[in-house]
Amino acid sequence: MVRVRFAPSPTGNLHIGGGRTALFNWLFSQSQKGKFVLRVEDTDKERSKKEFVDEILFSLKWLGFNWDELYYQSERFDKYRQYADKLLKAGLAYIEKSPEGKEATIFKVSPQKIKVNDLIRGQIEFDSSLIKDQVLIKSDGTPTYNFACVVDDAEMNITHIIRGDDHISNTPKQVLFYEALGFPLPNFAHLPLIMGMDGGRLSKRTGATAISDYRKMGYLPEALVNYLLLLSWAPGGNREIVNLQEAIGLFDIRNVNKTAATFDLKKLDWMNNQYLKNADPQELLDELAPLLVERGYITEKQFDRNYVLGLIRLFQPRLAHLNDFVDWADFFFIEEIKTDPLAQEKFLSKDLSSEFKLFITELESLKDFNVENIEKSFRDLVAKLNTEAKVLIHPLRVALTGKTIGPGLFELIYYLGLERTKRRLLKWTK
RNA sequence: GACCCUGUCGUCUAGCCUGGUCUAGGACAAGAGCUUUUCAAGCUCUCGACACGGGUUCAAAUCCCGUCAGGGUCACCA
Repeated sequence: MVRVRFAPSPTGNLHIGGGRTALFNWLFSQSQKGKFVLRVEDTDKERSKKEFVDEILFSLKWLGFNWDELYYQSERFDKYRQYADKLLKAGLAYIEKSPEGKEATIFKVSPQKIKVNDLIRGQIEFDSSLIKDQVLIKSDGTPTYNFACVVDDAEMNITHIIRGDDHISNTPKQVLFYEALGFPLPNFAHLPLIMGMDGGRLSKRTGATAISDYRKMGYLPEALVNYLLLLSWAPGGNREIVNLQEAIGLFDIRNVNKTAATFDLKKLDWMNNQYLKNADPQELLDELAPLLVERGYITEKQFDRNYVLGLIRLFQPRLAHLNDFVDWADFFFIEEIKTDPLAQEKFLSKDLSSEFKLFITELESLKDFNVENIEKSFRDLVAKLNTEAKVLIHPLRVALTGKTIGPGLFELIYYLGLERTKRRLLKWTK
């Protein structure tokens, strides 16, 4: 039975790299019908925070990775001390006293060649004579990372350790612990790192690093996961859009790339739009409703669900971020729209009173106020005035929305309704 | 510095294991066009890469060696 684990340290939020490690672990466990274990590595009492634990668990769920078991290292300190004592008795470790009289347990590293067969990288060789003796239990009684990690991975029967590249150099130290403790060696797979656009490590300087930041910026979890999946793995057949369920069937750890990948926000935006435009408007509304309430555009208890659903459909193909909707569709929710000064200068500096009034008359005469009829009345008017559609369309759009960009004019007039359309046009007539 | 990992368009990648079908394919970005009711979306096109040098071979992106470049790790942090 395959058992993998994701072992975050709650000294910060779940970041992009951690999310990707969790993704590959989760995917591998699902593809092998195994178990996905979550282990919170909170041995550092100073830096570990409950709020980070909550944030990490929340982000993991948001991404769609559910775990089968959950452990906290802070509850297992006795175990680590027991195993350290065992090594002490076996003569494989020794005690070192600090000047203050505190005792630490140190592992004696024996010189040897260590070979690790990495599932992604193949064989990697290390020379342990280059590694100094390793602290097992610190003088404050807490275990070090490498030791706690090995004890837990062995005790939890972890079969595959899938983690970031930055842990390669920890591997020989851990292998030494496995051997000393008499534990069978697990399989190792080291994932390439994700870099920022500057080529260096992904940092706050080069962009947002926390998964939760991407949620706040309006990315769909499905899009983010799909994008992360494409960093160092390809589903084959020149495909790019792959949902998690499909990926389970397609995934093979051996096909994961060895090269570090650069995080490209532009492609993430494209991916997000792909998911946004194909999303179920109902689901988008559930996400959007709180944001609209926050802005005071709707009230939580009563709003016309079908109406907002219609608006969402109008904007869906052009959304790069979920919350773009809140900014772009503002004119549907507020009475006093603000008009972009440049747009006003360009399209409304000329007096169009008679044209606007004629259009209002046309709209008022419609028996059925629908998109098709609105367009027809407009086309008729343009023909009557012997002018081009675009010379009237742009001014109308700016007068009605305050913007030069947006959905098709006739659709937005339909959703604005006759009364609001009249009010906004009359503002620009003398 | 030592050790380890990695080098295909600006970016993500396919191809590499099992040399020939590769005048290296796709996607994002960029540029142009179509559409036209703007912005998106969509469609069409353009630009653009095998890090370098040596081998091996009839034949190398693919196998071998070296160089260079980038990254990671060298804590009683995880």
